[in-house]
Amino acid sequence: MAGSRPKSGPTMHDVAAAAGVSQATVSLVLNSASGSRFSEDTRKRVRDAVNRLGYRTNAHAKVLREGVAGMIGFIGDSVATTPFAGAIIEGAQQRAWEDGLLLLAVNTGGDKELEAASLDTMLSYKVAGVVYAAMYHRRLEVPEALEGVRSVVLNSQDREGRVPSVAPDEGKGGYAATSRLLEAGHTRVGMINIETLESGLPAAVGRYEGYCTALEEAGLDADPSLVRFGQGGEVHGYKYAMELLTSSNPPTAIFCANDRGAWGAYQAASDLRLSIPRDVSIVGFDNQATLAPFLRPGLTTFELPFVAMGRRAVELILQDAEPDGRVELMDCPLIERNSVTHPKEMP
Amino acid sequence: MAGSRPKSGPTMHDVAAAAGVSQATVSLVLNSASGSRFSEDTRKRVRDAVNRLGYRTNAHAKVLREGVAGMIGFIGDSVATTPFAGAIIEGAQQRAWEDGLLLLAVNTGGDKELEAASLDTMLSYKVAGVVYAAMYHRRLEVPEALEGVRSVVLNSQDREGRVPSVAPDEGKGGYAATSRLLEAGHTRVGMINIETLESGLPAAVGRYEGYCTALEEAGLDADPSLVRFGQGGEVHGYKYAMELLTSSNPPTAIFCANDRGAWGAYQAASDLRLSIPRDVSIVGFDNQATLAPFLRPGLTTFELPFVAMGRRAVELILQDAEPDGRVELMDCPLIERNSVTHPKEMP
DNA sequence: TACACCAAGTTATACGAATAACTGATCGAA
DNA sequence: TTCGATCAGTTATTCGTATAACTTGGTGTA
Repeated sequence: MAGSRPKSGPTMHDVAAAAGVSQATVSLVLNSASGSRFSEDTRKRVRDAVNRLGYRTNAHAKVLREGVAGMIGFIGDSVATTPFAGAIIEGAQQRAWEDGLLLLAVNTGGDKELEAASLDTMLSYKVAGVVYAAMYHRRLEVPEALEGVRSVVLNSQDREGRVPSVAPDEGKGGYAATSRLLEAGHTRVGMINIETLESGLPAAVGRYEGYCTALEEAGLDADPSLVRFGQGGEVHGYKYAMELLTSSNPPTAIFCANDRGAWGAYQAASDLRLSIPRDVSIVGFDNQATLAPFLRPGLTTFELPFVAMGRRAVELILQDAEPDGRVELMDCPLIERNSVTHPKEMP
Repeated sequence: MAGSRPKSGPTMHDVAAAAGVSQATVSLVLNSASGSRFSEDTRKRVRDAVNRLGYRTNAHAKVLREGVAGMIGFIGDSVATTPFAGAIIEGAQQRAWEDGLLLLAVNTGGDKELEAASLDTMLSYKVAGVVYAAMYHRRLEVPEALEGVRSVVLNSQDREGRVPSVAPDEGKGGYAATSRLLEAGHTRVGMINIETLESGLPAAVGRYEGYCTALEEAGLDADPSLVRFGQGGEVHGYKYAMELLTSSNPPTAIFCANDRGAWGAYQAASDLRLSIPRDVSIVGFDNQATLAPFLRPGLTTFELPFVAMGRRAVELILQDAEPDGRVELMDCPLIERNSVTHPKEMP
């Protein structure tokens, strides 16, 4: 149902009149900080009137007096659309609501003009801060208008290092993924990456570095013939896995830097009549909700901590301390399923 | 970077002082409706001062005077989280922004208390209306506070029929899906549904009714042995497809009421060494972004019009006419891929 | 008896922008 | 010359809330 257009509801003055007191009394009673100095009788009359009239405070009047609104701006390039990262907005909203704040959300789809315009509107609403979220982990330039506003870059890093950022710890993730395979007893561990190192993509670079570090710590030489760089997606995952598994000295385990690549590897293994994990162990990355749990066998992978990152970003906005422009990296937890076991030669 | 806390920026008075005019002049020049009556010189001085000071209008003051805010409330049970329907929020936001409005968004996760509280906060911000979105198509009860507010139920229907609703046209979708198979020449068309009819789930009931209507119009008797009701998901899809395809008189085509069920059917076909679409044609429903395009062969399916529905819901809120409590059903477009062809016996 | 002090309120004002109503000055026409 | 119209602005008020500062009547106490 819809009400007639500008029926803006009862105000404090209406409540005051109904309760037979002044508007100030109503205000003081409701924001009961110092409301205790009124008689029980008066307080009751005020509260009754509030209920009877269905009074609801006008947030705009309040903000006008107090300067800051109970809202946080959320700008995402595509974050609500990608199946992937809807969780990021969920985490942000959860945390915001714990402090009674709402999210003023916009998806720009990468449109810089829309971005600037909506940021402008947000600022004119005096948001308490702005979360600037990216669909995937990269280094980006923040809009100029963010300077001088409390803001946090989410799932990416400010190229200039001026705005604090929250992002997944790709290095640690790659390290943990590789370690999981090494601990299972594998010594020939391949990697299928999602991008070249030249791309500078933190996800690709970080996960690869973690892979190398883990091998190194285990006293193994990184064998370049076991590593493939290219594009994400199951088509390339298939192609690279085929190459690796049909080589003269194939790996017994593969770390795929994303789940879709892992899916391609599953198809390759299937075509080669190799069983996962008996013949090849696979570890993925991303824990893609619509994919990883449904593969047979379930894919052991690492989760991008979207909810936690969303929460943390809002937390940085809410905290009193002046933030520095540091990047905060968050752990990617292991999601254990059934795609990893010992190599065949092992007991 | 973050500014010191309550630095609320320059006001119109500051601009007026800087330009050597009165506050009213600034207001009139900026909202240039009747601003033309000022001299070019004055207008230039005002605009220069605005730029120099970085003035941005205070939206709250504006709303306070004008009564309605440039925001639309968006309440979803899980809509931003489900990979499925993030598009719904995208469509709503797109349409809202075309009128310069922002979305005040909350995901309740089904928590009625959070729902009530956030709705309350939204109303205190004088939103122009509220979109109440559900994760899946069902009949639901809207919160009481929505009465007397301009509101629309999205991707579901108000059980009481008082709030206007926007939902996918399941019946038409089921009809079109079945027709697609009939037109290809199939006469034994099976269906794997996502729920029992007793569930009353509009998606299950509607798609089944569409299936029946299409058969009827084609002069075919609905053969109950070709239909399975149960739960969605690939596990049940697999099981039911197995049953259908190994029966004495198997269907040559199956309409799976969702894509995950279709995935299960793919696996069953694969296990039975049946080729899709040569041996069995499959039509899905939902066009699940992370699944349908990646199946081999690509799954021919129907798209839930999330973006269009989101847009339409906001449009209903923005329109001047008093809305009736009608349900508006929107078409599910066919997404043609490669899982349908003629039955074997045909030329 | 005079004074301080408290309880239980009220009055007045500010927040920032929009706008109706007003003021002076200038110009044209009767 | 005088009235009217037009131009180029200004003044004053309003929206709804929060709060500092004030009022008023009653108590306690020295």
